[in-house]
Amino acid sequence: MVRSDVILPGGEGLSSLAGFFRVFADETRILILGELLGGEKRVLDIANSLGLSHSAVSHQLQLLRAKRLVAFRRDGKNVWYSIADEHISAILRQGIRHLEE
Amino acid sequence: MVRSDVILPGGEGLSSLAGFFRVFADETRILILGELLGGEKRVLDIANSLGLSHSAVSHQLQLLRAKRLVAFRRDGKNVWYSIADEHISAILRQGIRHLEE
DNA sequence: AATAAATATGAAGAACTGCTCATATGACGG
DNA sequence: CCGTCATATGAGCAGTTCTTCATATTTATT
Repeated sequence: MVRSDVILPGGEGLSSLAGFFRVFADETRILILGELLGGEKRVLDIANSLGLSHSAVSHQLQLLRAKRLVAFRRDGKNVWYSIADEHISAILRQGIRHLEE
Repeated sequence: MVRSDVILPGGEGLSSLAGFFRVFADETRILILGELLGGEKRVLDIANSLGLSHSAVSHQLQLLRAKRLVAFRRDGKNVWYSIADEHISAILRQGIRHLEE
C-alpha cells in the first residue's frame, strides 16, 4: 500500500473527514475519550477524574454523541457513557506513535 | 491489543497530540496533503489544482512546515513541497475508513 | 538595474470554539 | 409534592482560526 493509494472523499465527505479529526483536536475531548476507554462512566465521574466542570464535560459529551463516537444509557438519575467506535483507540495510538518519533 | 492499552501523554504531550490532530481538522489542509501524496509540488501547482489563492496555500504550507509534516526544497524561484511524515497516509486512511462504516 | 515570477508575510475581519454561568429538565427519596 | 441529585441546555464571552488583501522578499531574465 503506497501513500498515493489514499483517495480523499469530496464535498460532504471531505467535510465529515475534517470534522472527524476535529474531535481529536481538543485536549479535553481526548481526555474524556481516554477515560471512557477505561470503561463506562457517568458525567460526574469524568468531571471529577479530570478536574473539569460537569457542564464542560456534558457539553463535550453531547458533541461526541452527535458524532456517534460515544454511546450512552440512562439508569435513573445517571447516564452512563461509553466508547461507541472501535476506531478511536487506533486513531489515538497512531497519533501517539507519531509524537514518539 | 485492547482499547484500554492506549496510554495518553500528559501535559505538553497531550497538547502536541491535540495539535497533531488539529492539522487534519481542516478541509484545505487535507486537500493540500492529498495533493502532496501524489508527489512533490509547488505552491502554485497546488493552488491551481485546488482552486485556492496562492496566499491561502502558502499560509497553510507554513503551518504544515512548522508541524514538520511537509518538507521543502528551493529550486530557483520555485519551492517544491513534499510529504515528510509517513504517518500521514495511514492517519487519513483510518479517518476515511471510519466514515465508510 | 529594472521587471517579472514564485513565494512569503503581516494585518485585519468574519466565523468558529470551548468555557463559564445561569437555568432547565428528569428521576428519586422522603 | 418538595427538595435534591445528576445531567442537559442556552447565552455570552474570550480566544483561536482561516481567509483575503496588500506588501515584501527572493531569484531569474533581459
